[in-house]
Amino acid sequence: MLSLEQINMLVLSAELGSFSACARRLGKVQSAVSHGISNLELDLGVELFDRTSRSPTLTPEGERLLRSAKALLAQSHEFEKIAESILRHEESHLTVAVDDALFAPHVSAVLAQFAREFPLVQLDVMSIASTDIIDAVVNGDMDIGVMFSEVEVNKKVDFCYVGGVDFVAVCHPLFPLATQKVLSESDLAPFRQVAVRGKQKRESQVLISMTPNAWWCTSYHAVLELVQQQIGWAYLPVALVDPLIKQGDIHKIDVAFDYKPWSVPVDLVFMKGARRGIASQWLFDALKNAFSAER
Amino acid sequence: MLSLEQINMLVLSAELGSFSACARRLGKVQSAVSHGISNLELDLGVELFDRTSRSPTLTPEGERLLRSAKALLAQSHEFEKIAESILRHEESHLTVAVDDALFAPHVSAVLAQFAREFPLVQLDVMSIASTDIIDAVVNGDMDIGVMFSEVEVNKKVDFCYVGGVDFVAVCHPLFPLATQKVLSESDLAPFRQVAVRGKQKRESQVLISMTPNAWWCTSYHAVLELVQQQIGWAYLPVALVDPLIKQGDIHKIDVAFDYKPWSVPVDLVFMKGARRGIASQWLFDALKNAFSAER
DNA sequence: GCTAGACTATCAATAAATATGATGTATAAA
DNA sequence: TTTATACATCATATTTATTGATAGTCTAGC
Repeated sequence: MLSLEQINMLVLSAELGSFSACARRLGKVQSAVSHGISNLELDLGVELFDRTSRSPTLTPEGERLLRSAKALLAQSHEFEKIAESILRHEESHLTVAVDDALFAPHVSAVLAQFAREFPLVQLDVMSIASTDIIDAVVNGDMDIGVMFSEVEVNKKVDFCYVGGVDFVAVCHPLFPLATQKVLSESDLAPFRQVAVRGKQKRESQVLISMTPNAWWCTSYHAVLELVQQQIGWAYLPVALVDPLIKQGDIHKIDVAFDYKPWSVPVDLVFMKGARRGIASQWLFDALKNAFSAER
Repeated sequence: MLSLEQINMLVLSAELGSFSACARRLGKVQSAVSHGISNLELDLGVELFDRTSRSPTLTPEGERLLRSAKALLAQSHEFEKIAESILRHEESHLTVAVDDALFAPHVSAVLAQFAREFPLVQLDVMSIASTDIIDAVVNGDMDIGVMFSEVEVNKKVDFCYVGGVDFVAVCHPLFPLATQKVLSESDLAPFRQVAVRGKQKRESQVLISMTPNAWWCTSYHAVLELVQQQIGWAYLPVALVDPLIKQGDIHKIDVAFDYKPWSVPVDLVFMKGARRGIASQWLFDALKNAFSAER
């Protein structure tokens, strides 16, 4: 069975064009490399270096094997890096659920930084409705969730309030509601509201009016599509609709709220008592900071 | 530096679920494997197997490393296979030029068999006009060429006659020539002939009529396209146009030939005196047989 | 053409890693 | 309980790798 030490000697010697230089680099004596290479040649039955000149140069056969040798070394470094990653208590993969309304640039920036910090940790990023996130975390399908606060607190998960996201009521510029100036919330009732709820068919308590006539989507982007088709009005996060309002593609409904909050609180959720690795810890802190900085 | 022997022990033990079985398979004693695995664990700092039960099972960490270990072993086998391939004097890559009119199923079948016989030899298959093939072989750009015979023999290459390919004169069913029954060759002259010649702008001596009005392509498929556009008539290989003639998309012109050959001789060419490896040798013989069997 | 410097191959001695076989202990099946 | 099989450990034996010294070779500069 061939030895990686010898493969390393092959690659380094080829790179440096000298057995002695290779030996110096490896902290060994020259004869060790000379021996190593010639043993490798004996094992393979292939002459790797041409030693007629002062500095050994690869034979065409050596050249051909060099490519494969480099790949082999790269693979072995990968293996060792995985072992180191395990030693650092990094998870092998992490699943994060982010409500799609919260998937703003400051969140994806955190993910980009995560990729740099933990290159060996696979990340599953799921975009599901807030109301479904808690169940996913309880089931163990998700490690971390970023979601809008639920009023009824599930006892099996831990919460961490990280900030609020502003919502506005919007409709299409040609939608009947667009003509009136300032509305009371009851004025919205006759019109169809488009809102979000998950597969569980549970709606968020904070984001629904008393409208009897409602359509439901599992994603805020889908809601926005329906609003643009003049199917109804909706509460949508400012970050999502602000550019469209400025362009005049979407109309912001000025509602005189008396009790409904403009700012919807956002929680990070994670399973109670779950042993978290350092990648999970890092991501948790980074997401927390991202939302705090956003305010 | 980690040892492939130990990696092999990891993979085999995980597969068999037993150190003893692994030892038997490797022709070693049980304690060797026991030592090997525990040394690997010590080197990596990671516990790979859970030994509480009778048969050792991988820990989650071991599971994660196992995938990488398998890839590492695969890479090392690849390396050894390349060495063996070199020992068998197989070339690392081979370039073959085949005139596109000769690229029939019996040739591609040979290439498929070549792929099975020499999985490590890269093959460059080029489709260039016959008149350009010799120059490519002389330059050393090609190892083997399959081409229509040239009358003037280049002295720097070796030839091997392998058989003939039948050509027919064809045109579009609505082309003026299609109406007449049997033509003498001089009847073709007033009409535009579409023929093949390479970048060298040398035409093949065997496949050109005295037509003063001619268009040129570097590929027979291109010629066929032009014929289908009623741009002219052409001599084309039977294998290429036979299905189209049967469908009625192309009309076969019956010409009363007096001296022009119906069957154009095909040569295999290769550089004179070039040291040929066994892959080249094999391919040469296989192509030769393919054309002989075709007759 | 000669010499100094740097390179590689080879060799024998030695250090280190690896394999062995015996032994003890745990586990699952009879 | 007994038996067979499995793993860990240990001291020993063997193989393998490493070392330092030596001799031969190539290149550049004089």
